[in-house]
Amino acid sequence: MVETTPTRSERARQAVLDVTADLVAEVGVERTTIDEIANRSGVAKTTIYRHFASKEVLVVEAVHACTYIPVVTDTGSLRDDLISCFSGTTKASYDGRLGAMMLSLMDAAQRDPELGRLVRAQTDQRRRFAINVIERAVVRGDLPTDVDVDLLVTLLAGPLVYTKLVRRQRVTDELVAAVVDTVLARYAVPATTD
Amino acid sequence: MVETTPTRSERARQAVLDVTADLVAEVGVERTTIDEIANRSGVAKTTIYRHFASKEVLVVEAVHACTYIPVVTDTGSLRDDLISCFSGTTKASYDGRLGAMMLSLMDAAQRDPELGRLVRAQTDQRRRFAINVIERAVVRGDLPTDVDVDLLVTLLAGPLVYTKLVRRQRVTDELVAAVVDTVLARYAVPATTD
DNA sequence: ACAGAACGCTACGAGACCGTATCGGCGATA
DNA sequence: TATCGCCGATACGGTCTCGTAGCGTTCTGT
Repeated sequence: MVETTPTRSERARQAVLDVTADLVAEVGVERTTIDEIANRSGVAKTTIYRHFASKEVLVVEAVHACTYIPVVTDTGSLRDDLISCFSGTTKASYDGRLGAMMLSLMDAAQRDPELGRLVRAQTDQRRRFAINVIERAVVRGDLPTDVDVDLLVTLLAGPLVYTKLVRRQRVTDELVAAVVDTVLARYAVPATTD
Repeated sequence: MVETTPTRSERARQAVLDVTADLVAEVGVERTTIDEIANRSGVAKTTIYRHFASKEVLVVEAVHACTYIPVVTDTGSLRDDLISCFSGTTKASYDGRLGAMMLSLMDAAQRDPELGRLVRAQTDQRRRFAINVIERAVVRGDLPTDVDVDLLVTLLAGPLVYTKLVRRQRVTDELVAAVVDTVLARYAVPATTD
């Protein structure tokens, strides 16, 4: 990576984005105000508006910068790869800032088309990692070729997201393993009949 | 039920609660304003404050009145009872007003203790219906006695809630059946070994 | 060192919202 | 029909927030 020394402008911009993400995580999208961002970041409100056209644009960009990209393993074991994928994504996505802002973000996304696209893109991206793991297993013959991949991902991700967002409980490694094992039990490959 | 003729006061109160629920469903908790409630309901803002101490109290009471109580079946078939339970709860809870307000409600519940209790109570209540169905199956011997009921409910409800709230897709009867069948396949009773 | 760009500070207008005060009118009850 | 309680309409003070203007200061590149 060629890291150029950040200019004054870039430093201010970055500080604003960072504080904005903090605030969204703390108080939600709606209660995040430009004045508070200015106070916390030390960047003058005037300067914030020199960088971002409106509060909405700023929030979208700040959230966009929080995107988490999981490390994907390829051990040859569907179970291990799934556990790795979901436990990594769940932990990184829901324990930190991103986790704290998820509910507020999804709510705001119902009314702000730009945020809607962003949330959908992040959801799709996370699903894609699981889909890749599953498709590799199909190629290996560890899963039947006619498996409903979309449904499978929903069966795996659903209980974890539900536990975190609705029940507000920690997503433990034990839960991830239990979910993966339960779902895989149904999709166990039928002793290669051809 | 002894239905007394509603007084003028009771009619106003009910109109306010109803419009409040509508507004929360439409624009969320944060953007719901007393002025708009007054406009839509035809009840003067002054009168609203004569009935409810603050906006928060009003919202809590309005949401409380939206609680849905599912009709529980007892067919003797675990699969059928689960499908009935979840498809009923999901449809009634997430298709109408209650569904539209869920995200905003859960977000607001993060900061308002009263709303937090309310959301938790509703979640627990819905889970309880599923738990009852499962425990009846255990008594019948359709499920092993050491089954983790809590995990089981999460495995069933999770994918449905996730589909609705995160993916913003309709929860079809096919999905409910697929989820129930997949999860039950794992918990199939081991051919009565004693 | 010196221009020009970028920033910080203060102040401001406009609008939204909360919650209250005041007063006139309608409605149930004797 | 007289009375008392509840409601509706209007107006208001206070607060918060957005987004902008003006102006002096600081940084950056040459």
